[in-house]
Amino acid sequence: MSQAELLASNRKTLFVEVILPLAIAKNYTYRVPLELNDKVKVGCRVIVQFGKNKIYSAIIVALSEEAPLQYEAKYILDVVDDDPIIFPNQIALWNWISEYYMCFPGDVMQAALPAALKMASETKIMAADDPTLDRSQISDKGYMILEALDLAGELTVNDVIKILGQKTVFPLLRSLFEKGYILISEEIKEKYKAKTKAFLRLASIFNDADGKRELLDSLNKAPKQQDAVLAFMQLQKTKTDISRQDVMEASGASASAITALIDKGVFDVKEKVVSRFEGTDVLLSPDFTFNEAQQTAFDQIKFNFESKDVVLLHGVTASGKTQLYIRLIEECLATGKSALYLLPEIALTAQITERLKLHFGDKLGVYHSRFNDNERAEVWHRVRKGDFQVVIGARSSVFLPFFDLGLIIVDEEHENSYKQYDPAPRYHARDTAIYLGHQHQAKVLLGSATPSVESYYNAKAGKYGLVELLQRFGEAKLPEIQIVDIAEAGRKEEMFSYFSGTLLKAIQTTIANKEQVILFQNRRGHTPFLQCGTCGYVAKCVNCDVSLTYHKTSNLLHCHYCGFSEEMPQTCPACGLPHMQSKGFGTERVEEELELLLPDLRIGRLDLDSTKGKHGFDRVISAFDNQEFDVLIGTQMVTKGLDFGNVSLIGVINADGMVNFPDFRAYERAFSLFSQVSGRAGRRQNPGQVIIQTYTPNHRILEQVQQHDYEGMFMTEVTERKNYQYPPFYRLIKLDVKHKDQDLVNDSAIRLASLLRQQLGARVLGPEPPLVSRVRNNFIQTITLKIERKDISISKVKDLIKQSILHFDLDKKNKGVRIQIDVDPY
DNA sequence: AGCACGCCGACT
DNA sequence: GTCGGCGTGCTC
Repeated sequence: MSQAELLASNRKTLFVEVILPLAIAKNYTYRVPLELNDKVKVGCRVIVQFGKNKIYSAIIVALSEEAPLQYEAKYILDVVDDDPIIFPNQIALWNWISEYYMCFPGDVMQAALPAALKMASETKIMAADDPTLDRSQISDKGYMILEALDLAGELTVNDVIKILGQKTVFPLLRSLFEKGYILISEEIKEKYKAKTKAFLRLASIFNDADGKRELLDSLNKAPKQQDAVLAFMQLQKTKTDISRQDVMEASGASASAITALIDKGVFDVKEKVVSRFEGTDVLLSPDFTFNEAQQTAFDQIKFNFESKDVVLLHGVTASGKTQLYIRLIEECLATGKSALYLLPEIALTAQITERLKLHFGDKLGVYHSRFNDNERAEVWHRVRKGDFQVVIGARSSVFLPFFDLGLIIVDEEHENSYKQYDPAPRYHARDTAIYLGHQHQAKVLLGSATPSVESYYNAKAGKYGLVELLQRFGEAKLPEIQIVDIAEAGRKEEMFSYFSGTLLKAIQTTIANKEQVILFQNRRGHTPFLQCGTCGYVAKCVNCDVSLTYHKTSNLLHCHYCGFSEEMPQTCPACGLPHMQSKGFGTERVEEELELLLPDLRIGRLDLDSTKGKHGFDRVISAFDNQEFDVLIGTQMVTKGLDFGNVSLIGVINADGMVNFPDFRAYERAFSLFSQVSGRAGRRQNPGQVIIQTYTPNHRILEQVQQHDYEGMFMTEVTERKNYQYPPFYRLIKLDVKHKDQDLVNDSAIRLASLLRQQLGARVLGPEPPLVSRVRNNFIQTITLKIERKDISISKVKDLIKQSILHFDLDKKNKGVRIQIDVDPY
């Protein structure tokens, strides 16, 4: 652009359409002050005022020269970024998600941006120091605020809410402001802080030999300082940048000794921005070679990629899938493109990241929820700059600002934790990754030992390429799976607490061989419910329609839905008799019973409760890996792609809960869970042994698990799903209707269902109460839509749903009833 | 999501 | 009669 054109364009008034980080249906348009004209770009953050008091950082999604006609646009207050923080591709991805999953763009923005990049306004309140003002006129509450201000200097709105113990404080603050007692300012804070480190330099007068000698002499009476200076001089020989911390470590001098030297002018300090991910100089690992099966699979994957964008790799556990991934990523990087490796959150252990670090060194970025906000923001920036060409991450890494992806790997593709359930956007990371791959024209590889029925179906139908790797790596054989009938064992008096004689004996033999055991019980806590033996009363949560689980560690009853907890009742609250009995058992109880039976065992537990904290999970894993205990008892967590060389026995304490779960996916899930957990047994030469305890030993799914018959499971599932109109033949959309008033929910849900039926007929099922029909004091009714893949377009269906909800909201009888939409709810 | 405006009960 | 509680409806 020429200078003249630039000036001309600068004089035009621009308008920007922005996404606000809120659950609002629309985007909003703001006016750009002329002086910011050349700073506004699509993808940059801007500061805007929204409503009367609130200030947000929003993202520009479009520029325009047309003034809106219906309203007068407010000015944007500032532009945060010089360069776009997100790319146009990502805006398209956000739009796709908000349309496909029927949520607001602001919901997607909330999920996509690391918290540190979402700035929030903080309203600060300060006292107006005008001594002439008479305070005797103000209300008690106003007076309390002024007194607090005298003490603290400034307060936030939250502080005021706390001080007054009430939520509505704005009218009061407003009147105080109007009367001139206080000042109110909105401060917007960038939460992301680059990490800095203090680096030291010797003041220039001490740079020659004489200066150095004089300096050391002068410090004769301060030996610690002298040590520090000596250490510094020593470090200078090998390093150019010497941090304050380096000197402290090398000399043993305290922080105050260094500070004294700085004050004396011996050292100059310079703060430099450093990475939170210190470039640990990793030695790249020696090259590995594929075995024959791997090489064939590798060639097939590449062959399939020539004609297909998505390939499903069906590879049994321990078949060496990770090595295939590594080689594929290497080839992708060689073409100058970057790669994304997705894993379910809990599979992202130190084990797997270390392994990738070995190959990709500091080109590898890691992104998951156990990182803090600053770390996540830093990964974001470094992906955007292209520092990280390989990213390994959980669900939300599909939102990172990639600009040239060549390959996306979705490992453990069947995992349901790829689907986000609770806050919107209720997106599926595998499906989002396929869209993302499409945007970048990248290849997508789905990997699993037990692929989801829909992915396998897509592969069989030719939509995806299919590569099978059904041979375990090296000598390893598939484990032998034994089904134990607990009822029969009981009759023969071979049950010891929850353990059959078979399992108990196997544990003892395994330990005697100095090998390890994993026991799987898919319930955490100690006792899942507590029932009165006389009147049948069950201890339930006061907020939710679920039984309370007793946890031994806290000695309390806990609700796993809302977090409510209470003391264990000694007598039945209903009939008053002391007959409360424990029913069922969780991981804690299994641990306790096993301790009683085999007191010499060293037992560890892996569940949500034992892995709290940033490194909790990795700590338990590595302790087990280092053979600090013999037996690991855990929930599904133990199934997630962990590699333990020394485990040769897996026990499933009770398979029935998984198999009999009332859900169309129950069998598929049970098959994959038992297969995955079995896969933990016997790597290397030892084939390993799996014992599954059950009351229904002849159940079809257990037989298929036993035979390692994925294909058989798939075929029976496909027939069932076709007959009963489930995915992959039909799409599901679930609508949850929620309210605190049970009758209102029931009536409203019926009204909504009938509105939907007018448009969609028999595709609408329900309403019916879900398994847990009350959570956090809200009653729930569920309406399910089954939509065929021909005859009607899915976007048409979504439009009709939106229209029906619009109608629903207009009906005053439905006031306050909330509707939550979940597309593909699995 | 906030926050304002507006309508009803308990207190000066 | 007002203060302050909570319930609807905009916000560029």
